[in-house]
Amino acid sequence: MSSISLKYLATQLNMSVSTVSKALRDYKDVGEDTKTIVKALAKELDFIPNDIAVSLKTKSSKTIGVIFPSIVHWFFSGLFEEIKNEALKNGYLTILLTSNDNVQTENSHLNYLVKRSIDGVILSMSDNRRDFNVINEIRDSGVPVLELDKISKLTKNCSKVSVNDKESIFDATNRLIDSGKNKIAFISGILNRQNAVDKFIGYKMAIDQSSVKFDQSLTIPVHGEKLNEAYYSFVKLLKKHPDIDGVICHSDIVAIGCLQATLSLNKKIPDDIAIIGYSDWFVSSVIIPSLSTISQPVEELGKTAVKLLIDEIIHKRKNIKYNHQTIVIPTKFIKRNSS
Amino acid sequence: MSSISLKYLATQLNMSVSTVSKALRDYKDVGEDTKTIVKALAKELDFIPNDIAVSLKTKSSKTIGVIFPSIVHWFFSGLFEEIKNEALKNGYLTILLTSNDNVQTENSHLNYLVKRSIDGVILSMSDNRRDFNVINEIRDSGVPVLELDKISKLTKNCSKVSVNDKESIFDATNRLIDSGKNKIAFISGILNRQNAVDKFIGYKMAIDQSSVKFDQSLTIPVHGEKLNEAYYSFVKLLKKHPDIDGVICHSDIVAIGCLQATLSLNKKIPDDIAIIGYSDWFVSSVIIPSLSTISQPVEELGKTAVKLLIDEIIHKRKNIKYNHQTIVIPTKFIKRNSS
DNA sequence: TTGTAAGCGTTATCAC
DNA sequence: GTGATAACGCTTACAA
Repeated sequence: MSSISLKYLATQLNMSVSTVSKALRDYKDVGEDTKTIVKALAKELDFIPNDIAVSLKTKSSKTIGVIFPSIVHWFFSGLFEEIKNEALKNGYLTILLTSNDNVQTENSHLNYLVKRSIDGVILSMSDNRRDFNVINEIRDSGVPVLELDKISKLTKNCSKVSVNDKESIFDATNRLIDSGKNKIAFISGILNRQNAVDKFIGYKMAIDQSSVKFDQSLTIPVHGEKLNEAYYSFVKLLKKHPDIDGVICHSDIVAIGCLQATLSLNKKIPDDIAIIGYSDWFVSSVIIPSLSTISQPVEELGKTAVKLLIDEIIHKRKNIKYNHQTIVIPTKFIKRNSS
Repeated sequence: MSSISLKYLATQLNMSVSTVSKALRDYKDVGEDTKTIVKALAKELDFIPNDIAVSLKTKSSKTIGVIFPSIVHWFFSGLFEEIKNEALKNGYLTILLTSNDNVQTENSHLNYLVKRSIDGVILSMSDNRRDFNVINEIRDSGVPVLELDKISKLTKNCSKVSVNDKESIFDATNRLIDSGKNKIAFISGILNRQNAVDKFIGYKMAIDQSSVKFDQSLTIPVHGEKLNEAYYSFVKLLKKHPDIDGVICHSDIVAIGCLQATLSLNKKIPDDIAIIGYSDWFVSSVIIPSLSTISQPVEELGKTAVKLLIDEIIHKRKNIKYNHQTIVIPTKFIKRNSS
C-alpha cells in the first residue's frame, strides 16, 4: 500500500527527485556512479514506480480494452488468451468486457472503457450493429479502435483483422463436391451478420459452380451454439430430403448436432452423409467419428490484432500518421473422419 | 484524447476548481443553484473526469485482478463472466490473467498486478502451489487477496469462496448406491490438489459407509479436460472389471469420455452402467443420453467472491478491521438420463 | 457558500 | 551532471 516513492529515495540519497527519476530511467545526462548508487538503493528498498502517477503524467495507461460478444465460448476465450498474452508481452494490460451481442451494451462498454482511460480497444462487433457513431466518436477522440473477427465494411479509419470465411466454406464445399457428393445441405448462421453471410456466399458459390442446381430449401439457419436445435432441424431436413449426402455447418457445435442426428437415423458417416464443421472446437477431434472442420488461426488473429493496435497507439502518441490495415487471415481445413 | 478538465470548466464558469469539483459530486456545502449551473455545463461539454487523476489522488484504481489457471474452459470462463459483471455493477473493472497452472507464472502475475495498482485480487490457485510467500507479501502490503474455487487451507487472512466438492461427490455416489449399483468406479483428478482430493474423499466415504468394500483399483486419475484419455482409460477399466455398474467422474468432459466408452462396448446407460459427471457443462444436457451431473453455482461463486473482495477493499480504505470469511457454496445434483 | 492551496507520484524543462 | 520548478487533473483541508 504505502509503497516507496521517488521522493523517499531522493531524501535517503540526499539527491533531488529528478535526478533519481532520471537515473532510474538511464538518462544520458546523469553520472554513471550516481546511476549505480540510485539503482542499488531502489533495488534494496524494492522501489516500484507508481504507474498511476506515470499514467497521469505520460497520458498513457498501458491498458487496452477488449469487447467480445461473449467469453463463455471456445473461440472467443481462445482468442482472448492470445490477445492477453501478446499485450502482456508488450507491457499492456487487457480489460475484457462482453456485449452479449447487444449493441446498447456494446456502446456503453465502449464509452465506459474510454472513460476509464484505455489506450485503445479491440472490438468484435455484436451482430446487429447498424450504427457506427459511437465507434466513430471514440476513434475521433483519439482512441484507436481495431475490429477483430466480427468486423464491418462500413467503418473508416480502423484496422481490421478477420478470417476468410467465404473462401474457407467455398473450399470445404468443393471438397465435398469433389468427393462425389451432390446434395449438400448448409446449416448457416443467422443471416444478419457479415460472417454468416460470407459463409453462405462461399457455400452458394461452390454449388453454383458445380453441376447441381442451388436449392434454397437445403440451407437452414441455426444459432451456432445450439447443438440441440441443430439436431432436430437436421433430422427434420433429412426426413424431407432423404437423399442429402453432405452437410456444411457454420460451427462445430452445430455440426455435432448434425452428426448425432445422422447417427440417430442410422446413416453412415461419411459414406451416406459427410459432415464438415467450423472452428476446430476441441470436441471435434475426440467425438466419434471425429469431425472434419475448418480451423481458425486463433493465435495469429490475436497476435496480429494486438500488434496492429499497439502500433497505432504508438503512432498516435508520436503524432505520426498511421495507415490503417485490413488483414484477412486464412483458415485451414482439417480432414478427419466425417468427410 | 485532450478531454475537458475541471480547470477548463472552472474558467468557463468563472469559478474555482474546487467548487466545480464539489458541485459535480453533490457536496453538501455547495449552493443548489451553483450545482445546477455546473452540472449543466459539464453535461453540455460532455465532461468526463479523468479517472487516472482520481486514482492518483484517492489511491484507489477501482480495478481488481483475477488470476485463473485458464480461461479457455467452460467453468472458468463462466466464472469470469460473473465476476466481471458483478465488479462492473460496483464500478470496478476487472483484469484477467492466466497462470496455466504454473506457480512461477502465477507469482509473477500476482506481483505484476499489484505493481499495476489493482485494488485487490481474486485468485484461483494453480494446483501445485506449496509456497504462500508471495501471497502473504501481497496481502501484507495491503492488497486483499481472495481465494476462489481452488483455495488453500494454509493461507491466513484471506477470504475464501469454494464449493463443497466432498459432499457433492459423497451425495452423488450415494445416489448410485441407493439405485442398486454396487461396483462403482471413480475417475478422479490428479490427486495433488485439494479439489481432486476432496472429491475422492467424498467418493470413498460413501463407499466405505456402504455394504461393499472400497477397491483402490476402481479409482483412476484422468485430467479433467482429456475426453480421449477418459475414453481409453475407461474402456481398459471395463475390460478389467466387466461388472462395473456405475462411474462417478470429476468432470463432465471425462464423463462424456466414459459415456462413449460405455456405448462403444454396447452397454446400456444407465441400466448396465450409470454415469455421473461434474460441472453441468452445456454439452451434458444435449448429449445422448443426457448426462446426470453436479452443477456448480457459478453465478453465486462469482458474485460472492466479488462482494467479499470489494467489502474488504472498502474496509481497508477506511482502515477498519475486516473479518475474513470462508464460504462454501453448495452444488446441485442434476438428474438426467445417465443415472 | 465559495475559494485558496497543498499534495498525490511522476516526468520534463530549464537553469545552474 | 544535477536540481529547482511546473505540470498532469483531481481531492480536500482550511481559509475567507
